[in-house]
Parts: sequence; structure tokens; C-alpha cells
Amino acid sequence: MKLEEAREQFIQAWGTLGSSWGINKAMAQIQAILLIAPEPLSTEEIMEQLNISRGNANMNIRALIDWGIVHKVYKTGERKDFFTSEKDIWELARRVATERKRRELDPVLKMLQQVSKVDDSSSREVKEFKKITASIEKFGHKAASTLDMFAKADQHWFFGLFTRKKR
Amino acid sequence: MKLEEAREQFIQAWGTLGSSWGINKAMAQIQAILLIAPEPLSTEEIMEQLNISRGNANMNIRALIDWGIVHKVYKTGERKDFFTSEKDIWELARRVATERKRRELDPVLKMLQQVSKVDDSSSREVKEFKKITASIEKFGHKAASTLDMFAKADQHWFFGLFTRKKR
DNA sequence: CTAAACTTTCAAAAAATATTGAAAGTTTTA
DNA sequence: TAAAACTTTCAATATTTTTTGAAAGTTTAG
Repeated sequence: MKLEEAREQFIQAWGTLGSSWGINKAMAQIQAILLIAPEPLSTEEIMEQLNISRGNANMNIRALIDWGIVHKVYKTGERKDFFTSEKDIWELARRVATERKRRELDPVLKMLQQVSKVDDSSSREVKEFKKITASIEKFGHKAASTLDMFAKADQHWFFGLFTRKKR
Repeated sequence: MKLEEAREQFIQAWGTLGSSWGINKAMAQIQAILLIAPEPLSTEEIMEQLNISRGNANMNIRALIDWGIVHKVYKTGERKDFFTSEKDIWELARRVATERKRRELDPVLKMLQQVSKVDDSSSREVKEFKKITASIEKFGHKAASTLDMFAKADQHWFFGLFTRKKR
């Protein structure tokens, strides 16, 4: 297989994966090309490689920087900005997990906390509502601490947990 | 807080959470109302509670059934179909995790396997490509077995792993 | 069998999301 | 300081995704 073909497959698949996880396809694809680029790329190079406009490139690069997984690099003698991706996959996963927890899980936990104050009543509706939301809240907190653990953990320790014997 | 208000908050938040994870908002909201419903609901009841059309309700209910997290229930003496959600949150999470692994992670692992056959070369481009894709593949396999473990594990054992001391 | 009750499908419309490109803004060089 | 080099913004446009509703399909009761 030629590099060009492999690159294309990788970029496409990464974009599709991103899409199904609610991430803009262009954003995922920019990250893909930065991942496999041996050198930081300029906005022009990104635009050209993905056939996207300057505005699109700019906005999505910024979003990636906000996620903390792409960094601006200054090259001496060059005026334009260059960009590089975090290349350590473990670190990448940690950043994404931490960020998504903060943006998506935490607000839900806050909401569950809120709704637990629903007026007590003997109605089946209220009982069921409380029961379910409480169980989700409990699960959510466990998931949150697992993510916190993941964010701080050493890779080998973390994955090792699952391949060792019970007890 | 009144039940109506709490319900509304819960349904909205569940829909938003779904959206940010690439799941149709209506689909997530249908699941939300089924979760907190003490009894199975009919298509009519779902349409009314969420203000959505019959076609929309029908398609998204089917999608939820395909995910294995909503079930059709037959009520004796009733001609129409009723639906109920899996109420055990741990089981729900397992189903979703298993399904998403199958739909999203597995294809990426397959692609990575494919592109690892890229023609060898001493070019920096090929070297970097191989290095990164190999590291993603390695990580992906570890994530896959962790998910498989999660899918089979007992809840208390699984979460317990993270709260116990290292070593 | 047949008509009522109910479910499914899908083309068209609406809504949401992503993309463009050019103007405005900023920084650097000479 | 002027203008070239580069970046950012955002209204308009294009694309994708979701939703609708009515027609077609299916099942059940009588």
C-alpha cells in the first residue's frame, strides 16, 4: 500500500470517528494530519491538504487548541504560525477525557443534584423519577472518579488493572 | 421543585448529553422519558410528551431498540405497542459501550491494521505515519479489551478497581 | 373477508451545522 | 510610520441532519 492511500484512509476514518462522537469532521481531520506530520504544519498546508477554506481551518485549529491537543509552534525565521498535535496517544486520550468530563458529564451531575430536590410525594411518578435519577447520579459519580483516576494515572498501571486476575 | 420542572430539566439535559455524543436529540429524549416512566409508554404518549411526529417517534424508538436499550412490551387487551427502557444504569452503560465499540472502535482498528501494510521506506513521512498509527493501534487494542472487560464485569468489582490502593 | 386500528416508510420541508471568502484586525519588517 | 504578511471574524451560503405527515403496509377483530 502506498503512503498516499494509507494517509487517505487514516484521515477519512479519523474524521468519521470524530463525527460519530459529535466532533466536527474537519476538526478531526486536521488533528489527523497533524498527528502523522513529521513537522509542524502551517495553516496554508492544512488548507491545501484537506481542501478547506482559511476560515474553516482557522476556527477548527483554534478549537483543537482549546481542547489542549494541538499547539502553536513558532519557527525562527518564519512569520506564520505552525501547528503540531500532541503525539502521545495516552496523553491525547487523557486530555479529551478530562475535557469531555468537564463539558458534558459535570453539567449532568449538577442537574441531577438539582432535580433530587423534587417535592416528595407518594405518587408513582415522583417515586420512579427519584429512584432513576438517584441511580444515574450514583453511577455518574463513579464514572467521574474513574475518569479523574484515568486522567492522573500511569498508562501501564491503568490498563494493567484489567488484565490482572480478580482479587 | 415541582415534578414537572424536574422532569423538564432531566429530559433537556439528557437530550443535550446525547447530542454532544453524536446521538439524535429526540432519540435521547425518548429514552429519558421511558427511563422515568413508571409504566411502559405507547407511541402516542411519547409523541405527546415530546411534541414530536409519529414518524420521528417511530424511527427513534426503533433505533433505541436496535441499540438494545429499549424494549417492546405487549399489554394484554391493548392492541398498540408499548415501550420500556432498560432501567439498570450499569446495564445501560454496558450496552451502549459494547455497541459503540462495535460500531466505531472496531472499524478504526481494522483500518489501522490495513494501513500498517504501507510500503516501507526511509522517508520521514512514512516513518512518522507508521510510528503514530502503530501507537494508536496499540492503544486502541488496550481500550477494546478494557471495554470488553467492562461489558462482562460486575459493577462493584469494576469500579472498585479504581478506588483501591495501587499494587 | 373487510374494515378498523395500528405501524412503517420515505419524499419533501425545516432546522441545525459547517463552510466559505472577503473585510477587518493584528503584527512585523524595513 | 507605511505597507506587507499574516490571522481572525462573521454574514451569507452550502451541506447535512432531522422532522414531518400522509400514503402504503400490516395486523387484528368481528
